Amino acid sequence: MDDQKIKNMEEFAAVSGLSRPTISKFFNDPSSVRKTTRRRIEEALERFDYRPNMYAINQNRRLTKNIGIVVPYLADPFFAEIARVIETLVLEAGFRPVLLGSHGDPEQEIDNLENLRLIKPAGVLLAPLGRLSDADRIAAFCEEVPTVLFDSSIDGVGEAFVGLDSFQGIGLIVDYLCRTGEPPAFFEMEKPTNPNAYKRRSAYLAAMDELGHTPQLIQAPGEGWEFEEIGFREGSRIIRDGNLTTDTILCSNDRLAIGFLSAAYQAGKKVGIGAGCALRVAGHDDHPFSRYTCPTLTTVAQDYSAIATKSAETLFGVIEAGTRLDSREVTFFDGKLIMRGSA
Amino acid sequence: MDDQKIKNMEEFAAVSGLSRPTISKFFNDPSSVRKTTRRRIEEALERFDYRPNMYAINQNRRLTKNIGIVVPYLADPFFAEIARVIETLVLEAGFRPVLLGSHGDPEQEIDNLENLRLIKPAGVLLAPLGRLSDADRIAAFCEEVPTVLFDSSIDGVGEAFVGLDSFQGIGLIVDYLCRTGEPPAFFEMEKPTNPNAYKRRSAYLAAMDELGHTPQLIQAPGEGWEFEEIGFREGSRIIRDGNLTTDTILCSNDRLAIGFLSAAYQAGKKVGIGAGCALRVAGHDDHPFSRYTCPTLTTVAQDYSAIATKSAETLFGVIEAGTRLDSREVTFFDGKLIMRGSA
DNA sequence: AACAAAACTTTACACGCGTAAAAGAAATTG
DNA sequence: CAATTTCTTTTACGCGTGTAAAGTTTTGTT
Repeated sequence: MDDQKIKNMEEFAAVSGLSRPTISKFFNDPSSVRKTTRRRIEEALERFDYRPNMYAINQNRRLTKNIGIVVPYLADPFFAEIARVIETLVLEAGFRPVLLGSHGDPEQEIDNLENLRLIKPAGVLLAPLGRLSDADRIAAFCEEVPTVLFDSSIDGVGEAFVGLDSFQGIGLIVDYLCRTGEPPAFFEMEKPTNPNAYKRRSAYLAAMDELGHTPQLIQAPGEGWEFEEIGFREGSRIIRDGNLTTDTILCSNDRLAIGFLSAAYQAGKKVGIGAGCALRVAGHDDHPFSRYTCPTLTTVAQDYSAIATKSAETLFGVIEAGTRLDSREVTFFDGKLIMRGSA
Repeated sequence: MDDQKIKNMEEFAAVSGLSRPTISKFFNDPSSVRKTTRRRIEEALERFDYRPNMYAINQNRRLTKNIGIVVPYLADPFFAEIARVIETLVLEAGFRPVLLGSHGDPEQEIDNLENLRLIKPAGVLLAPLGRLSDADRIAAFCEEVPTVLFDSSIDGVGEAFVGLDSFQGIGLIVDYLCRTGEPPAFFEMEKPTNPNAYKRRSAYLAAMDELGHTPQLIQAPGEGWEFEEIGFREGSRIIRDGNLTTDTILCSNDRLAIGFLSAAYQAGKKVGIGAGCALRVAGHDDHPFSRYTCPTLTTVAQDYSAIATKSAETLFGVIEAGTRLDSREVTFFDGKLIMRGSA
């Protein structure tokens, strides 16, 4: 590697013995130049350390190769994991992923979108905060930038939505719990941030109804994203008060369940299916940690990879077509029952 | 808000009745224009939706207002959390945070730095992968871009390093464990990815030596970032084989401990300090989940906020000074003993 | 009111690359 | 080998902003 510093494409064209427009063509699509030319450029690239100035490139393009990925909360391993998978797919497709977390804050979510607008992304993959989201402004953003929503939907917003079929997933686990023991009560947040939570509640009610059982809702007060804390606090209270009519708790998501399990443990209530167990607890999502809880958590698995792949490919399709979709495309994936120790 | 689309600064200057250079000055520093002028611009900003083109802005600047934040693994809540804190600080200081995770992959880490170089960041906050990192290339990057390392150090690389004092922290917990029960064995990975792990091992050996106890190392085979899995697998093996000479296990980090706790639970060994407990387990880091494990995990807390603040402010200092530090600045923070149920 | 200082306007050039048009060179074809 | 096609070069302009220099207006001070 020569030490000579290459300042710009002009200089790089000079040292590789070609003209600047040819170099430009090469960087936009290496296969668009003659094979021999391509080799000459690649050889020069090995000798000299040059990469086109990203700002100059994108100044002229109407849109860039950037793809925004926005999730509600990066410190939640569930979103961190799905973001990781999406990021990989975006890279493989030759785009530049730009990952942003909203920290559970609707203003931050809008800021993220505003900041994305500044870098003129080719498209955006957005998991909205949910109930708290500023739906109008998100909708306005989606008018400007092709956007695919995932995990949590906003009616009519975005080119497409990819998520989980709550009715199927909750149905599955309610059915399982009823077959193997007492019908479950449903443990959730009083004011869930996530619209999926509402769907899950409805799904629970419907499933119980269908099986001829009386539903029981346990609604924990509390705001924010400290789900484990809320699950723990309310779980402790429930166990202490002891006015449950069932020994089986289905939690709206795994993080609540993790908090609940902790509460049960501290209260000395054994959770599980064997003899001597006082409670059964199940969750929903197959959170990365749910296989290490005590006991391990029975839950409904979201297929991270399927959701990520479908979202990303839908977006790539829209970007390549260069036109918006005729109608909003909605995809629901089935959840999978993961039987572990807790129920 | 008028609907008229503002294309560029020229047009915005026109509608606000000022010249373009004045507008440019305003966007670079609102306080650099007369108060009345500033108000005029701000009023215009409320009427028209204009924001300068980021690519055009940065094309001329030798460096931008971007600050890169690179962590080894975003799906690890520990790093997600510290990244979140740093991100907030960077924003408050008027910079644009660019968050990148290396997915535990040294190539990805280098890619991240390469990509950062393209956006000419004012500085970078980097938590290296550790043992696997391509130290030479990271060093080369740090020559070009002011970089502050945190969490895990690379000798002589970067303007500064901010981390935890392993000897103090491990000393603290070893001391506590020895005072309150049997001296601990040290549970770690055979080939840790993180150099902190080596320091922690040395610190353990030193602390045990000082207290006149015989150290015992338990080294789990396994690679990668699935620490819980490794902790679980090796923990199960240890418990099954039963050739421990102590009932107390100090884990090199909380994630290993989480796996170990799960193994103990499944083996029917009660962990804790009370009567009827077969094992004591302690960790290190105060991982966000360690307060919800069963039992809750006794550990050494890293002061996330202190590490984040010190790293960020050191970097801001270097950026503002415009010159590199005379000598590499190294800061270690003390860990804090967090006594919970497990030991 | 006079004056200096501060702020603004005008003008002009720079940044690094995309891209179009026309002309020239090289590769491919029959 | 000539004709044709494909690729490359030359030339030139545009993108939206930073920024410097020189001239003009406004502001604040005495």
